[in-house]
Amino acid sequence: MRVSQFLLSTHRETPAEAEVVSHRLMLRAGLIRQLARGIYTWMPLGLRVLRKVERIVREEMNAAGAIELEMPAVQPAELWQESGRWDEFGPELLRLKDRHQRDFCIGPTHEEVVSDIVRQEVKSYRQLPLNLYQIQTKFRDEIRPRFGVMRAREFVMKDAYSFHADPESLERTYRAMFDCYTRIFTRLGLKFRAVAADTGAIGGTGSHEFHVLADSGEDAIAYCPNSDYAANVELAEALAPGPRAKPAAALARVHTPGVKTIAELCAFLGIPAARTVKAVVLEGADGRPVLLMVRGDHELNLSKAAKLEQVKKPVAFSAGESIRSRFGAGPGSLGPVGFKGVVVADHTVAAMSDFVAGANQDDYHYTGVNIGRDFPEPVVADVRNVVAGDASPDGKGQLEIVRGIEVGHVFQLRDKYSKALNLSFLDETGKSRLMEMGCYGIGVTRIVAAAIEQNHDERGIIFPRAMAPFELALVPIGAGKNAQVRATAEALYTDLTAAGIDVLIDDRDERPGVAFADMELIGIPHRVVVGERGLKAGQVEYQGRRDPKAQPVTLQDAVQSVKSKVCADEFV
RNA sequence: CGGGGUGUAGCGCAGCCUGGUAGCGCACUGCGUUCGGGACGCAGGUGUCGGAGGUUCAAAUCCUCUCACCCCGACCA
Repeated sequence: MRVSQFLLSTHRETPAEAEVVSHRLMLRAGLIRQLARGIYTWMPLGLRVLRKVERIVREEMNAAGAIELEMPAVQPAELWQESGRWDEFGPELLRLKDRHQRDFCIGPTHEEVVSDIVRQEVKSYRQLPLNLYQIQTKFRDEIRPRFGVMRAREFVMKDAYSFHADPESLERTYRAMFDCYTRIFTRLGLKFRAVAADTGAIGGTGSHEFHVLADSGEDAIAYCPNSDYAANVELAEALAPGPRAKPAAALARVHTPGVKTIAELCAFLGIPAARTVKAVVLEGADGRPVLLMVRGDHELNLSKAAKLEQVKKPVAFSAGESIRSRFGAGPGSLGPVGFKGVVVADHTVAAMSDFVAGANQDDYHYTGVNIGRDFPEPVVADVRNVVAGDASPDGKGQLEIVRGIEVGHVFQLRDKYSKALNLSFLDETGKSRLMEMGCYGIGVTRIVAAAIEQNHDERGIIFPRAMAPFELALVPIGAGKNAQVRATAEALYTDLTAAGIDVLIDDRDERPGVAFADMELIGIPHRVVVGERGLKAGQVEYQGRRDPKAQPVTLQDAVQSVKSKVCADEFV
């Protein structure tokens, strides 16, 4: 491609609204332009990146035995009413009416449509298993889109759905998809981690998220550096730390005027947060309140708490006023001593002694609180988020926490949708049975932003070769003045292109600084410069995007040598 | 949805308080000089001042309404 024939839309200045680095760079480099809140045009340069990501995803999905189809973005309400999600999905589902006042939605996902296809087309166990996928534009009316295409309302997703006669078959395809995703992110040149994820309301045996590692990621991932254990912090198990020490201090009621938070309590008493216990009151399943205790410096995990049989579903906090009327104290002064209801202690709390907790009276706390002595043994459960330094659940060391951007998710749906949408087939014995189902998503547009978060410097983007809009920038210097420079650059352009390299030649008659700055900003991983100076010595220059300096290459060797460099670092 | 903020040329912004010919930098067009890290000079084009209504002799500026976009929060003790 020639810059003179392309639409390069780079900016020197960053648009004011962009917060994160990938968003800023994508705007400056002219990869995307915003049309409306959370809705973006993919400019020619950005589309090249997107297409390269799609190509790899498609190749690997096909290789893993999935079959591509394309389903409509606009979907009739009837299907969604049938699955129950017309009402469940909430305002994220963009609804509209056609000219006949019939209800439709823009598909945020395609379980309903694909299930409708499969229940019409698949009748026999002989047709199973089946894995169907598409790469398609979705719309989710997010509360707050942000970070450019990282969390956009309209985005491109690869979504796959598999159908099975039995759970074992589902398990096999699930593994195949897990491996497929691993290959995809590896080929894309990304640092990533597969992590065990919460299966949420659907339940089922398996769900993994694939995260691109980046400090700006919205998700926290706990992992063990000594093993392959990794889980979303929401899900990672917080183990019991050890036996409880014997009570040493006497229970004492302390006046703590105005103290509401753990930070205030620690400041007031001059103790570390790890000596305190904070309490949260939830509505209980049997109507009695449930008091959950976690250590002062720990964080309650509501999805874990929701799994307790004592807790009412869906989880509801006791409102501040009802807490006050029932316990005579506001939130911030609650504690286990004398609490009328169910008391649940986190494993860590269960191992604490002589701690500080609320006294169930405003402006008072107890010090020297001990389980068993001062209040009955509580229910012990894992109800907190893990923190760095916690023991890894596989016993192989201490957990560390990194941040990640979720770019893929594999999920065993089991029969949630086959039940709702009556996905049945006839087995070997002629009996009608429900299909097992899995779903597998990749955020294609989000991958581009995530890759930039992970790969950039002060000059701009550094694309991994596999998704770079072009693999090599060819920059002639002074081509307008020097016919030899021009002729050499043109010859190299022809030869390198013929050698299978995706070359962008900067044939504008710009000053060198402009050309270099543009090629670096848009993240082209390799660069060859042709200049009068080098040509006198029969040389051109090669420089990798991450290299500190250019190195000379003789003209005769140029094509071969450059090709080996372009192909060297990553596999595509 | 709650709170805060911003809308003025393609991009970044000033002007608004105190009403009186709409500006600056970058970008863009032409000419010339320049040419290995975002050049310089001269000349030039570019605006429903987000929209509607109101006050006024006069509104980018004051008032009312409205729309769009951005940020923060929305599971906390």
